[in-house]
Amino acid sequence: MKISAQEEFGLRCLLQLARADATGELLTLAQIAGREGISVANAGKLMWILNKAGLVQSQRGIKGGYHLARPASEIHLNQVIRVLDGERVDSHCKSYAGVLDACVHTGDCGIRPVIVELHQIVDNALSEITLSQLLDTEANVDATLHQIQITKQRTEQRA
Amino acid sequence: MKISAQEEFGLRCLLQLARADATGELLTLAQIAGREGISVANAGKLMWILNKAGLVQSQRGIKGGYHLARPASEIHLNQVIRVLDGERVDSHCKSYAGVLDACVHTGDCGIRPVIVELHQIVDNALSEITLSQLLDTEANVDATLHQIQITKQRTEQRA
DNA sequence: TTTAAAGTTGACTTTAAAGTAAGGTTTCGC
DNA sequence: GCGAAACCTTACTTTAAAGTCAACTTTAAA
Repeated sequence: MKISAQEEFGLRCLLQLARADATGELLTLAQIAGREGISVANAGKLMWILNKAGLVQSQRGIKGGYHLARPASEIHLNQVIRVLDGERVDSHCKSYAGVLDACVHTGDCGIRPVIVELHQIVDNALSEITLSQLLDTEANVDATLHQIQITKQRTEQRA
Repeated sequence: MKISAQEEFGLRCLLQLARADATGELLTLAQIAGREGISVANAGKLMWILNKAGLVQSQRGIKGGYHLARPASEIHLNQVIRVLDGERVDSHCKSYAGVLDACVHTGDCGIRPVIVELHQIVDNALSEITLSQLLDTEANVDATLHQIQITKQRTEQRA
């Protein structure tokens, strides 16, 4: 139940675009990849997925790049995660029918609704968060870290 | 952000034990594996993990088997998932320090708190659910499916 | 005390995800 | 138009997780 590498870096790239969105500038693959510490090829793959899903828009040719398809405040995390996850698999249980009487449909079983419910809980939690909210959180964390740095420096000065 | 095979089948095995807990009987690896449609070796691996984590207890020797270490109502899903997940990785971002000024600690970066927050949201949601609650949900689903079967039969009888 | 049932452990094989690479296509500036 | 910049697409390689196998250890009953 942990976040996958594709989900994490895809989300990071979207946050890059969300920051750039304020100034209206486009970001190229090289810029995105460089800032995230991943290869241009990998960034291209992620952006292709996000583009196909309609979360970002691309401008081809020289002076091209990527930008968000919608305002950051209208992009919810459950949409992002669902897109980057590929096809959502509700259960790993295959051909379970017949083992228990509770199984009434081929490839289905009584426990599967439980798994589905878990995914819905996660989905609901993620649907409450937007990209712009993440940017706010990030800003607060940065301020906190900066404060820690200052406190640390003062402590060292006293010593 | 999907459930892994190990998490799903580990949870399934725990539910088996939770059902057996009512009658006080022990379940052998062969029984658990057979009911879940997985190999005995795989079931043994899962139960070893759960045993090491203190969620189940084993009785060795002839007439042996497994049972829950605590009542099903006291086992929360976040504990189960955390155990079956192995070491929780908060972020896939390695050696990110230096790429952005926001990185103040080795191997840490400004976006990581966002990932941590996501995991906490999931963890909180899972901590609200116990094994016994899942059994209740399952019973309701079974009843619903049974009702559908009856309705279907009546419809067929009319035709 | 012997024996068989049952759990334990580590090595091996398989499989799916992640990342990489290369060529193709589109667009803008000159 | 011509070329360079930038995105698009498919195929390949690498790597980590999952599952399997086989030998070992422990336990309890006869």
